[in-house]
Amino acid sequence: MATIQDVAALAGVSISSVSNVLNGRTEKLGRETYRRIEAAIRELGYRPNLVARQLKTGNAHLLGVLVPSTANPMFGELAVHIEAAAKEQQNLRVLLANSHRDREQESSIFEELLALGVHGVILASSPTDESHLEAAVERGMAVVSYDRDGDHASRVDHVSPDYMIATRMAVEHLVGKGHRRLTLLTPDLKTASRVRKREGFLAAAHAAGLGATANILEVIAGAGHGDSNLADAGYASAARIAAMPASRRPTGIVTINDMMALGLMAGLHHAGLSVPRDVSVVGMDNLVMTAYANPPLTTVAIPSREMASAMVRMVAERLADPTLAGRETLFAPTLIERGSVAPPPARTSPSRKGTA
Amino acid sequence: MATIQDVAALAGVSISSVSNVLNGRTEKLGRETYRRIEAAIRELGYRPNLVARQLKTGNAHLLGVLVPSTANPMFGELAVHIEAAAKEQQNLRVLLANSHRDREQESSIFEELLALGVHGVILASSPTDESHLEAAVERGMAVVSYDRDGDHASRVDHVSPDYMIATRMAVEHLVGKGHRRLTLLTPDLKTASRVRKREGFLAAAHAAGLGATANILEVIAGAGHGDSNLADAGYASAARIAAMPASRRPTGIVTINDMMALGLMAGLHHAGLSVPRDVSVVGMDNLVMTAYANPPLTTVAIPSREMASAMVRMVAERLADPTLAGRETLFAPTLIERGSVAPPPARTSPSRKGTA
DNA sequence: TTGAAAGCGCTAACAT
DNA sequence: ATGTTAGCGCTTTCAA
Repeated sequence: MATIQDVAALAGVSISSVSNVLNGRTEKLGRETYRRIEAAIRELGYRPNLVARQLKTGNAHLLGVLVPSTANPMFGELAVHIEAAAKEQQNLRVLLANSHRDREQESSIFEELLALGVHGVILASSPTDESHLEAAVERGMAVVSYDRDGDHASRVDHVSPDYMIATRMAVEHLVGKGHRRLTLLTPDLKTASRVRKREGFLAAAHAAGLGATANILEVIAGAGHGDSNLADAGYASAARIAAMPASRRPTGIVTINDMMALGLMAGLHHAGLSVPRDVSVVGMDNLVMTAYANPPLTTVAIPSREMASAMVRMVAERLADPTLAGRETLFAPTLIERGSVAPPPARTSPSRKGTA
Repeated sequence: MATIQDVAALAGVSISSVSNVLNGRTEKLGRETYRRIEAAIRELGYRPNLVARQLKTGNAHLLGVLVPSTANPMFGELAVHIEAAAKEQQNLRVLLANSHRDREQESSIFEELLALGVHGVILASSPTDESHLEAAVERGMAVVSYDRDGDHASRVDHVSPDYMIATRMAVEHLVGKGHRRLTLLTPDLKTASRVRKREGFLAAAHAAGLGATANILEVIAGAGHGDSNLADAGYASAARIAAMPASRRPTGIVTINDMMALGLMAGLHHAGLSVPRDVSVVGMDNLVMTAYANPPLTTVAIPSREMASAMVRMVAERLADPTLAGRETLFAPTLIERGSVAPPPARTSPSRKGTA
């Protein structure tokens, strides 16, 4: 690889003149000098060594991106959007790491990013506790956190879909179709976003006048590979639901995300229950393949491209001014009506038999 | 951030002694000196600046990973496995870029990796032509290419599922169930892997004595965002298939990947055709969610974890010895039988009506 | 308008 | 066993 020295030698000038053209300080250069340097650069196919530049200036050319796992298509998509925004807005490349929702790993990745001089990071959903972030911020990191809200007054920005609204939309949609017995299906492992989804679900159910007929079904899932366990967990929970007496079984189920909804639908089908005839299902995330599920999944879409773009911008702003107070930005979700929701089955319980 | 100087000062030694402990040259150190340095490092929370180290040694701490798009869960999963292997085997982090199957982008990413001093790259499926790789190799990159085979004698390694076998497995499975009219559904945009899948399909069909009853249906798809267009293309192709007279319609369809299969199944369903009663479908990749499709998709699984591990190892080997000749490694796929394949429908065409 | 030189944090050859 | 020093490729201040 050619160095700035080689260019200077070939052009017959000093390296500082070359540096000047590299950094666009053209006003300080003679026309002829400029031309010669340009020519030399082209001839050698020279590209400045970004590592040397970073050592000197302290500015990394990388944006750190931490997601639970790109094997979860939701984060795979988010990663694509972040990469595009980072490139377009800041000409930054992405250093991607999968945390598998593990605090230890998260912390050690932060350490490493610091050692690499990467100061800007987008962090998607770690467990609820955020204290390890504070430490990173203290050490100079600009972090914006996805999928959580900042209860603590901190110097990290929070960007998230408005999950209170998201679950409310799901509940209202179901209630609008006539459902009264609702449940929210969620993994046992709590994350900030899942907590918010619970709150939204409960609040909306309450507002709709549903009390004991709206509940939460927590299913063990742990933090497995790429959240694929979430589909498993959804599938497994179907047996429990099918085992309930029909008169007490929920007729409408909201899941915390599409992977779970897909698993749930398969499990329900396996258990002999039809979606949406016997049970209606609403997912969340609007994964590409949910449009092709059978039945097509009604779900709540998240504006992930817009959020990615906003997060990249916020990282840049915070990098420019680390004293910025933590900001909170919620993005509005959208209900996507497809085929997994129908009115609840007509009551055919024995108690009503004679009244007809 | 503390520097090696700070550590040396605090420990009251020279920086080279500190450097020696950092690099494990403990034999050159006095016990007491070593202890003091260790203590200083801990006290300061010192971590060596990897950028400075790289500038000095030339060894990057990053592995470049280029995929079409992590929005395609296949590559999202592959990326996870690569990251894990890179960390475990070489203690390398991953610089991830999405090429969107665009040569221009691929080339410019290579340029940038070079400028960042990243010499090891895993490249997943670019278009068939590979000439831009040669240029990168010439400039010192160690690249291993996924999903293609190296027709050219080059200095890049090739790792791929054996697609000839993969499509053959699919064909034989279908033939074994009694199918005679088969088609392979593939996008118009050709990639090395898709070419291989065609060959395998055709060869297996021929070997099974199928001639004109096995054909290839090419559907326009382009190179859209995250291959989500592949599901669309699969969906769209269903209409064409449904429009065929039943006596000429394929009873068994192999798709080049699961996204297409999922789209196809949805489209078939929409067109009033049942899978697997009217049409059987075999996908490829074994995406997590295919197990939860309705019906569950029979597909050909690819050992992506093993391949990821092999690729990381090969990059390291090639980095160590750039003169290595290009190697070719094919991995055996596995057929996963699920619910999307059944015997073909019994013939009920008018011509046979009277023969019963 | 151009060039010389210091220095970013580290490694390693060399000297002591 | 420990320290001194050159230098990786670049940016930038300062002098000419």
